[in-house]
Order: sequence, then C-alpha cells, then structure tokens
Amino acid sequence: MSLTNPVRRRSGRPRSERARQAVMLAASELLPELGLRAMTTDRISERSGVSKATIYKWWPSKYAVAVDAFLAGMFAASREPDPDTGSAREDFRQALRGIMRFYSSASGRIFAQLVAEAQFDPEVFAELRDRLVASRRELVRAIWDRGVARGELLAEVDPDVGLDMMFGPAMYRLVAGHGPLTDEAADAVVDAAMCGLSR
Amino acid sequence: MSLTNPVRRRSGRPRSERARQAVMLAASELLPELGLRAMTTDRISERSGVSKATIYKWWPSKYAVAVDAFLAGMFAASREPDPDTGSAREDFRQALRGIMRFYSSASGRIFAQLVAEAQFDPEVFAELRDRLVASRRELVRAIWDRGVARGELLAEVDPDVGLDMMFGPAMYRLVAGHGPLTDEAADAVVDAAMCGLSR
Amino acid sequence: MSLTNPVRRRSGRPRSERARQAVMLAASELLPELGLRAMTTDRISERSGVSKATIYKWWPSKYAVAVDAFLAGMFAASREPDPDTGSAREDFRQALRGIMRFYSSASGRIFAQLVAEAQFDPEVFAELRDRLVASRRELVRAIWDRGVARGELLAEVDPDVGLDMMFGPAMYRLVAGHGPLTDEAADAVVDAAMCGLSR
Amino acid sequence: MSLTNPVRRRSGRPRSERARQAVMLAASELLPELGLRAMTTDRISERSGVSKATIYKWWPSKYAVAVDAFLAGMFAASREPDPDTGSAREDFRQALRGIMRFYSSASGRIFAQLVAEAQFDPEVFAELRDRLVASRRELVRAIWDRGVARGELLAEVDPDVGLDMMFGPAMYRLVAGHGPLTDEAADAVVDAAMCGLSR
DNA sequence: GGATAAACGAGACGGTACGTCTTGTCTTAGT
DNA sequence: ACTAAGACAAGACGTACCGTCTCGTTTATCC
Repeated sequence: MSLTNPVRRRSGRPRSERARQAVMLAASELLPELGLRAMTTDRISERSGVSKATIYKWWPSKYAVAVDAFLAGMFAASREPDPDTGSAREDFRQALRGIMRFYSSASGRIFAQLVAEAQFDPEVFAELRDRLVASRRELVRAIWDRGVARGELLAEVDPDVGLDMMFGPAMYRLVAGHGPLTDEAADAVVDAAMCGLSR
Repeated sequence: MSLTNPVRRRSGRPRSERARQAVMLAASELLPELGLRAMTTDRISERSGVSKATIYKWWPSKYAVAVDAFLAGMFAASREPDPDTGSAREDFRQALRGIMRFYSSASGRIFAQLVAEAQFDPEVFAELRDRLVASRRELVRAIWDRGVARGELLAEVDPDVGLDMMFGPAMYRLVAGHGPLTDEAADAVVDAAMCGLSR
Repeated sequence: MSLTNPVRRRSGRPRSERARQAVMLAASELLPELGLRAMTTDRISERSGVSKATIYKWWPSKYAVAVDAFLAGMFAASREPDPDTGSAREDFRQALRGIMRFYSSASGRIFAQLVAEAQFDPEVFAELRDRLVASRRELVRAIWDRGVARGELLAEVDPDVGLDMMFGPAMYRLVAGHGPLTDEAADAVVDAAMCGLSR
Repeated sequence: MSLTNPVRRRSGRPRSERARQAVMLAASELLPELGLRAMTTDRISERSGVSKATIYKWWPSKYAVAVDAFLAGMFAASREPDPDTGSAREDFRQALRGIMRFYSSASGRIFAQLVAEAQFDPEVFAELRDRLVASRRELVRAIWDRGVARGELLAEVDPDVGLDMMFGPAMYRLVAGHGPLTDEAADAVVDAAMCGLSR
C-alpha cells in the first residue's frame, strides 16, 4: 500500500532539468574558452539556449553558475582518490603531486580565477570554501590521521598547521606564480615538511 | 652653451606632482572605503580633482593606480624591518607574525583583492610579483641565508621550498579563509617547519 | 438515447464563470489604480487568483481584458440614457454634457488609454470602434434623426459630419488636453454648432 | 573690452552635433518602418552608430527621441503655410484639407501613435501639446482673427470652441477611424460649421 | 615677449555587460 | 476538459563602468 508519496510534488511546472544541464554544459565550455571574466551571462544564455531570466532565477550571478559548473564538470574529472599506500609520506607525495598537476592545468587557472573572484564576493567565497576547499582537506586529513595512528607523524602537531605546511605552498605558487608547480616541487615540499628545516 | 643640465628638461608643461599625489591620496582613501572593485576611475577622478584623462595618461588602469597607492601608502606603513635576532627560528617567527598581522588587517583584505585581480590581468600579476612578493621574499631570504651560514638550517633544502613552507600557509589562509591568521598560528607554523612532521 | 437537449453541452469541464468574473473584477480595480500600461497580466492573475494561462485562453491580450472590463464595469455605470426632451438642441446639450463628464472622470482617462492603445493594436482598435464608439454614435444618431424629422436640423447635412462637429471637440480635448471638458464647454459647442460660425 | 565672444563656451568636450543628427535621422527612418512601439532604443543606437548611453543622456526615453525626430523631420516637411485667401471659409477649407491629408498620410499614423503614447506619459503629453498642437492652433487662430476682423465670423463665439468644431472632427476620425479623412470631408465640415446645423 | 609644446580640467562618447521586467507559451498536477 | 501554479524563451529596458576622444586652458621652455 502506498504511503501517499511523502515527498509531495510541488504544484506548477517543475524546473527543467534540461535547462539546468544546458547551462552547466555551456558554462563548462565557455570557462576554458574565455575565462571567468569574459564568460558573460548573455553568452551562457546564447550557447545554452536557456534564457537569461531563467539563469538569474536559479543562480544569483554568473559566478555561482561557474562554481556549479566547475564542481560538476571539470573538478570531478580531476578528482584524486585517496592513495592510501601505507606510508604517510608517500600518501602526501601523491596527493600533493595531484594538486600540483591540477593547479598547473587549464582547470587550475579557472580554479585560481574562482578563488580570486571569491575575494570580492562573500557568497562565492563561502560556496568555494564549503564545497571545494573543505572536500580537499577532508581527503588529506584522512592521510594525516592514518599517519598519526601509525606513529609516523607527530601527534602533538596541529593537523591544520601540518596540512597547510604541505598544501599552502601549492596555493601560494598558484596565485603568486613565483615557483613551479611540478612533481619535483611536490616531492621537495613533502620531504622538507616531513624532516624539518633545522639541523 | 650650458652643459650644466645634462638631463635635458623636456619642453612643455611638466607633469604635475600635485596631481600624482592627489590621485595616490584619493586611491588610498577609496580602497579601504569601497574595495578594489567599487573604486572606479570616475570616483578617483572626482575625489582627487584630477581628470580621468590625466589618470589614464599616467597609469594604464585603475589597478595600476591601486598597486601604486598600496605600495606608497598602506604597505609602506606596515613594512617590517629585518629582525636579525641571531636565531633563524626567532627571525622567522617575527617575520611570519608580521605577515599574519598584515594579512588580517584592513590592508590585508586589499592585498588579497590585488592578488585576486592579478589572476585576471597579467600586467597586474607582473607588477605585484615584482614589487610586492619579491621584496617580501628578499627579506626572508636574508633570514634563510643567515640561518644556513650559522648552521641552524639544512643547506641541502631548496630555499624556495623552505620559505614557501613557512609563508605559503599564510597566503593559503588569506585567500581560502579556512584558518586563523594569528601570532599563535605563526609560531605553530614556524615550529612545525623547523622540526618537521615525522617522528 | 436522449435527443431532448438540442443544445449539446460540450464535453469536459465547463468554463468557470467564477474565473471570468474574478478577472473582470480584478481588471476593473487595477485599471484605475495603475493605468492600462502598468496593469500587467501577472498582476491580474495575482489579484484575481486566476492563472495566466486561463486568462490567455479566453482573452488574446491584457488589452482585450481591459476593454471587456471597461465595458462591463465602469462604462456601463456611466452610460447615459437617451434624453429625448423634444428639442434636438437640448438633447445634444445633455448628451454632450454626459460625454464631457465621462471624459473628465477617472473612467475617461482609462478610455483615453484604451483609445491610445488602439493606435498600436488593430484588434483593440476594431474592438473599441465596434463596441464603444458605435454604440455611442447610435444614441446621438437617434437624436439627429428626430431633429431632422421635426424640421429642427438641416436634412441636407451629412449626419456623420454633423455629429462629429459636436462630439469631435470632446475627443480632441480628451487626447490633446488643450481645453476644458465642462458643462459650459458642452453648451458652447452645441450652441455654436447649431447656429454656425458665420454672420 | 571684448565683445568678440559673448557666448562663453562651456568647458569640456562639446556635445556632438553629428551624434544628435544621426539619432534624428535613424529615428526618422525607423518610425515609418517599424512604428513607435517596435522602434527600440537599441535599434536607434545600432542604426545611428550612437551609443545607447549617449541617447539616454540627451533624451529621457525613445518617445522623446521620436517627438524630436517627428518635429524636425516629417512634420516640418508637411507643414502648411497660412493660406490667407481673403476669405475665412476658404482659409479654413484649405487648412483643414491640409490637416486631413496629413492625418491620412504615413506621418499621420505616426502622429496618432505619438498622441497615443502621450496618454501614458505626461512628459510626452506636455511636449506634444506645447510643440505640435499649439503651433497648429496658432495658425488657424490667425485665420479666425482675420475672419472676425472682416466681419465674416461671429465675434461672440469663443475661438477655442469654433476652432475645435472644425479641427476636432479630424482628430476624432484619426483616432477612432469611423469616418474618412478626405478633401470632401474637410469641405463638408467647414461648410456645416460656417452655416450651422439648425434651420 | 611671442611661439611652441606638453599637461591638464571637464565632460562627451562608443562599447559592453549587467540584472530586471513584461509578454505570451508551455508543462505538470489537480479538479 | 478545464484550472492553478509557475517555469520558460524572447528580448527591451535603463544603468554602470571602461578607456578614448575633443575641447579650451594653463604652465613651462625656447627663440
């Protein structure tokens, strides 16, 4: 016997899934082609065949569209699995290599532009922090916790500090551009972080 | 015939120093008031009494004005001297505390917005890297070199890697906002970087 | 099988008389409140509780709704009966006074806006001419015919010309606003039209 | 003391006469092509090469542009001179024939649309009344005054009433479309108005 | 002292994107 | 079949900012 559909369908024409996907697709294509700034709402509308009014109905700004498209599309593709090699150092090495590769890819430039836009728009900032940065940090946090459990890492170090020491340099180089984002750089950072700088 | 002025004064009316200073002052005031985006060229012109044409004559964009104003004004005020305490760890501690304080101040928000804008504009990027990031890094590089000379720091570590391990976390937290920018955070990062994370 | 109902009820749910009346009422209220332009279809829908689709099903545009509402509501209220005083001059005087009062009332402004909209929309134009102007002219045409029959009016004058001479000035002043729409003006027009302008 | 430049030039770049004329020309072309409603500001901008911002700087709306263009262009061309034949009846006949021809021409449709738009927009209303209707009425007022001076017309009739009796029917037919706008109609109206309707 | 040259203020301008609004159609579920 | 709710495409609206331009004025050096 039916329980009368506890999730009551709201009346009226339902939101068009086709329109949502068309917007996501158009934004995913336009972001690498034009960059975040030159990707205008009008162009998303034109490319997707979804009217501007509809876009503004569901997203507060083109940046919200970009964040959604980035998360749904490009970012998902480049998502790294937890390496879990049995060695924290090796896990970190692989995780940081993945991040370095991501940052130095086309998606990395878009990511940098999203982070940049977040500096001007609190909503984008919150969205990015909650949906992107947090999920990344969860992954590496798992590596950290395993390392502590195995006795490889110093339990008395604040994990936030330890993780920032390893992944901060990557972000630093992404936005300031003063150093390379390579596998070698990843390895050097992990090694130095593990052993320390002092004699 | 005069040889007394080897630097030949160019003919015509000389550039108005008053105008330059008025623009710098107006921009210094408007940046904290409005932020980088909302500070429009028109507003700088209005506030300073300097015409838009003159502004565009001397600076390629409002961002160049902002970088200049930032360097000349706020940044200079918050510039830290080389601590040179005799201990690399203590030097780093003080330098990173200074940076953390700067990042968490009003000027820090503006700095973050300049870094953000640089992600979209190669000229701003270059300007910022050459005039801001580089000068900062010179300072801490001096600390590093003294530490190596005194045998406190491992000579085989790439200085760029070592410095990024210490100052990357600050930039990371500035733009991603996931952790505090406090003296305690500075000390924790320096301590962990010096000693390393592994047992 | 019944043949007793020669007027076969059409199948399906019958048109909601409640909905029709709610639309008429809402439009009657909104027209004076907002004017013809600002009275949007959405607002009629909201006020009446009748969906936009239903409105568009029964009326081709909001202007058709307005014409309907105007005829059913305000115009009916201000409709003048045939005076038939026994004197054509007196009949015209009373008819023109009635029109002047109507034109200078709130309904008169709405009527002017409907006439105005008709200049852009042929359907509104036809609707208005057939349902509003024509019915008015029938009334005054009756006055004319009685006057001719009684020998008060010159039979050789084209009635259309004669009537326009009397009622044209009222419309002219309504849309051009260069003169008053008062009882005195009505009397002056009727007197001058009856006697002529030349010595 | 200088008398050479009594009209002091205002500072700043002077308003571009070229831009003003291009807008006028574009509007003059678009009005007959599209009608008042379909002539959008964007299209005027596109056709004239003058930016939308500039158009909005000098005219409050596209309707103001239309009134200007109409006055400067089409209306000027169709302007009738004062006939002054020595007979008021003949003068009126020619003036009304001119108006009938104008109303039944392409410009007449545009004029009707301007009058229509004026019913919704007080600024257009005032503009039209002051610049179009008034100038027309001045002309026919001159005819009236000459007729009174020559003893052809009754001095005791209010000129506004007399003129509306003659020119009201034309406007009435323009907006209501119930009768022809021909030379014959003009003559019939003038004859009836001069002689009166009563025996 | 007059000519020359560049800088300057004021502000108009073309271009472009923004986010909102209105119109009329369409889609779904309910009556 | 008809309705209510409301999503949707199309496209005009008026505003804002950008960077360039066109004036007429001012301030210096040069002849």
